[in-house]
Amino acid sequence: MPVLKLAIPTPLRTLFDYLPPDNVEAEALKPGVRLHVPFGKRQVTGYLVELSADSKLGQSALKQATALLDSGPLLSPGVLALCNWATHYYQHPPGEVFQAAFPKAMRQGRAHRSNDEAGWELSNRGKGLPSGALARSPKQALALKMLQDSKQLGTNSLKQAGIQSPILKTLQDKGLIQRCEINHGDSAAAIGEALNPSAEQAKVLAGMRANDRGFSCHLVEGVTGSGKTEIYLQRIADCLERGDQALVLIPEIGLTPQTLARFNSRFRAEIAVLHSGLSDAQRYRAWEAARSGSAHIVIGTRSAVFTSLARPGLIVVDEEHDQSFKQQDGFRYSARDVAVKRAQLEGCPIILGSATPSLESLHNALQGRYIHHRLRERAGSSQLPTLEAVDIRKSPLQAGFSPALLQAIEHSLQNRQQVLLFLNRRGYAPTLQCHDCGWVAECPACDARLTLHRKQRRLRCHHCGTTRPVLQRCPQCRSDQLLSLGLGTEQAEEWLAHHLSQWPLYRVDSDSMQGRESMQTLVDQINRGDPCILLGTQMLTKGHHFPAVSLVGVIDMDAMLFSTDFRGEERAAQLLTQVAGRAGRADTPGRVLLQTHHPDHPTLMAMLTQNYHQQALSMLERRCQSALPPAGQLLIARSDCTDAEYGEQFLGKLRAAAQAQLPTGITMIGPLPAPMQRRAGRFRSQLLVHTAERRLSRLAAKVLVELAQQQSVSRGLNWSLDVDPQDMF
DNA sequence: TGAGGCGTCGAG
DNA sequence: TCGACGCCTCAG
Repeated sequence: MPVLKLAIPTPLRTLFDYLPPDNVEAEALKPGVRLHVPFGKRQVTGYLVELSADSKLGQSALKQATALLDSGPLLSPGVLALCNWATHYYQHPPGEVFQAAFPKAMRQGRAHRSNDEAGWELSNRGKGLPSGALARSPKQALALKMLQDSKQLGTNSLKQAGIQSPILKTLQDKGLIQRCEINHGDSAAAIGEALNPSAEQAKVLAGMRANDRGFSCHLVEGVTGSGKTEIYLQRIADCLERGDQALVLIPEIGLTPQTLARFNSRFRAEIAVLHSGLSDAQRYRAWEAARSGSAHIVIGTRSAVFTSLARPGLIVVDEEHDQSFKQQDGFRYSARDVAVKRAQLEGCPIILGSATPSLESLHNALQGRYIHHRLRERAGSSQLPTLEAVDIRKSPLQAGFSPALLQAIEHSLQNRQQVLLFLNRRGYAPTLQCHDCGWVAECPACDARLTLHRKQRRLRCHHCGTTRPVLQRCPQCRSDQLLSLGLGTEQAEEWLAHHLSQWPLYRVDSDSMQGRESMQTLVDQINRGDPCILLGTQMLTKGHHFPAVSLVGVIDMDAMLFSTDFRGEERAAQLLTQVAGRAGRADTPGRVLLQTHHPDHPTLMAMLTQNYHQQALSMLERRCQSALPPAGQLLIARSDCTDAEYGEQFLGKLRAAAQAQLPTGITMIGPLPAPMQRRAGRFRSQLLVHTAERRLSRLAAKVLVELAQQQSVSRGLNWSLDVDPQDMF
């Protein structure tokens, strides 16, 4: 009897062996099917990963699976291979990796249903009926008319027209209509007219089409407004013409409506959307549409990279530099990297697109692993904006605004142009301090200050979510002289609303954009082009087009210049280029003003004098000199514990054990407290592992996980391994 | 991770 | 003596 090796939803890093259930044919047991199995005292859903002739436990020690849930694999071969790869690459428990490939209903072991809808069509007798028949039964006549017009109709669409099931039953009894299954899937996608590509775009497209067979990875580095999307659209059209499906990954939910709108205006095709804002039922339908092949295009955020496709033909990762593609907890995968691996496994092309590519992707392109395409010019007549530093030393500031910036703002508004102001700090003020004794409002659970939110009359921790009412008096000295220090979007908004009250003002941050649709409504309103002020956090910088913006003000450039992370400079350059890219997209040339106390800062100088590509090359050179990613590899073993010392001890022992076992060429640093050591009441430490080669990094990951598992650990401690970490915190 | 077993402790 | 609670172990 074959042994089934299953991934079981548990944090254990192993597959579990089971005997097949009774009365199941051997051919039905294919990798990718789900089974119900007893696990401890529970019944759980397991995923068949592989079959084996025997088990090292011996068959007598194995339990028998209770039931086979699916008649065929629900995972495509590509996704099955991808999950296996990710399990090893990220050293993550297979059960949790495989869960990422299924929607909730499937994880819960519910029966698999196709999206085919129950519906009705005319019977032969019904087809022969003369028009105008059944005049005395208007509802029945309407139903017949509708079915004559569209051949097949779902129960739902009939219901929407006011036709309830008794009417259909009557028609069925008369032998005029019959039940049928509506299959949405087999229709081919219709492709609309492509825009006339620019010379640059045409060259890129030709380069891609020359590599059309099998896997190839294309990095499209195109300045903002250069028409990367048109490249995606034309490549997707090529893919749909072959009858294949395209998977498009975007960094965040907020970009779905605009992406969907552009795709819908180009293609008459079924587009499945997958992101965390959907209900479980909506997600299931989208997943099933992708899996069954009925969806031609699948658009989704990070997690969509694990969606099975019946006919994968192209993967697109838009804004590939965006940090949101890296999952920051649990299964810490990078959807961009997983997507590249997936394309390789599926044997299809992948396009990574960005105006500000990550140094990782740029490095791969320069090394010849990716095909590098560049778009240096903006489509149409629009020009890239000019950048200027505004030295605010000794300059009188009003709510953070210098006279120079204010003057520029008013000038733009008076010329009926829009202004975008960037301030990457939510709330009213980041600090509340007592003027008399110096006391500062701190989060009780984190090493962080509480941010004052004045409208909500609360102090909030942006790291753990703790909130408390605003104090009237200092808890230490009872003084009522409490000062709010520093500047957040709420305060800037208040000041602008008061001093530039004649112009509409929109604040865009996660506090003001609570509803799902509010962002899209706002974007539509802004794109009518009337003069207004847009004030917001980085939410404002992600992918949105604001053609009428001619002035961008970065209120606190210094916050971007000083960062502890080695990627700080890269992030700053990306963010600034993206913010600047919002300006001057149409016929008005853009201007970007950067307020700073450090006009001579080398990073700032580089930003003023070089474009992103030049900056990226010199940053890359420095990374190579210090063997930091992408030139070297990083791993972080993290501990998170109620007891700071216990956590560090754990990592210390892990380090000692690993050092004894690992070859040379692997450097370990730490254990050290994480940059914000205490967060949500838990103390975090980390052990940094640096290697020069991929091979060594994978070996180190494997050894560290094995050793960590061997250590006996008390319940209060959680540990995790972060492969290719994005952040040090 | 979730469930069960076991030891300890306080209340009655 | 019972139940609550914390800690440890195990899962195929």
